Amino acid sequence: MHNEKYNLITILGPTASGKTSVAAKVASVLDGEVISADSRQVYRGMDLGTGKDYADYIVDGKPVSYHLIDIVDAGYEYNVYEYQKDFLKVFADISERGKLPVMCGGSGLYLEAILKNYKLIQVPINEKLREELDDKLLWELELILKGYKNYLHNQTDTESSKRAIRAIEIEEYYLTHPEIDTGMPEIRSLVVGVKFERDARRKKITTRLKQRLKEGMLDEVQRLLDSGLTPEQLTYYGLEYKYMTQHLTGQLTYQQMFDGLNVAIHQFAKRQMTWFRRMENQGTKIHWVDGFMPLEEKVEKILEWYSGK
RNA sequence: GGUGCCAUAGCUCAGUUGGUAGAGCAAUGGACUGAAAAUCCAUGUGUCCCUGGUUCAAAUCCAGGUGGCACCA
Repeated sequence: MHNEKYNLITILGPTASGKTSVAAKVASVLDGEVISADSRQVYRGMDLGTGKDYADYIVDGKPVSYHLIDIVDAGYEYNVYEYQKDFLKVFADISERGKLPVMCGGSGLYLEAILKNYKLIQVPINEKLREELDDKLLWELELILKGYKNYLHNQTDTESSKRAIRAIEIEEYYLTHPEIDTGMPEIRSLVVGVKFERDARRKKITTRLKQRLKEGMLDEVQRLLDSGLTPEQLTYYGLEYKYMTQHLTGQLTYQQMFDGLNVAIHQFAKRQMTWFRRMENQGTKIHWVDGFMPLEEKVEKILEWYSGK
């Protein structure tokens, strides 16, 4: 099932669009393996809250291999740089074994780090520099950051001194290490998006939220708290973990948690769609499939695109 | 049944001595290279409950109606 044109299939979509079962089915048909592109499903023990569903990887009774799920402990702070590194390792491994990698997820930044070849290198902590910058005000740090012109840096780096200092650290490192070779292989991906029109998307999100609460999503968060994670650590993960922690620590009533979380997930899905539209505006061709289409038909269409018909 | 209070944006409510309205939230659009489920920017939304009256002019004052809440019977 080799293909000259593509060495990767990407299945993206907002939360609750059912992209995982599409990816798993495609992988199963094309003798492939799924690489998750989800910034939260990397954490062990965070299952219901991240929408992890292992059953999605059983296709017609047979398991499909998946990667980059459950790779770090809850409490750890994973990031794009690590994701890109981990992805490339898995990508090379799958390709070498003659299988087709299928990337699947909704974290726009992670998807783009792969599809658009972000140049990310390991930058060590520079204690001396940190000391020098320690007593500077945010606007002074911003000024210093603007002085670096050679490389792109994160445009949201000026939100806090901590982040600004890290950004300067990265820029400084780039200056002294001009030859960047991230060892990125050429990625040629067919990009498929799963989407529902807006009202259907919102309805699906609300229904799924109720369902997961019934399945014990709050217990999962309580378990994480009991295992020693602090409320701050859990709040860091956002959405489900943030709102449910606030409920369990008595800051929100159940109803406030439910309503607030429901709205927050809707807003998140909207931001995901904004990111995908942005990718399209910047030249990434996304082949959209309607979420209501039966799975078989979705996969049929994807196979047509993949084989270039 | 009587009396009092209330009725303004999708929701909760502001609205001065009369000059045809504005906050928060929601919603919508956008940005995004080591926290990205994060973070940030921008933008509207109206039979001011109805009918009549006073007035150059009514969300605002008056009368009646309708609906809601409270108290008294």
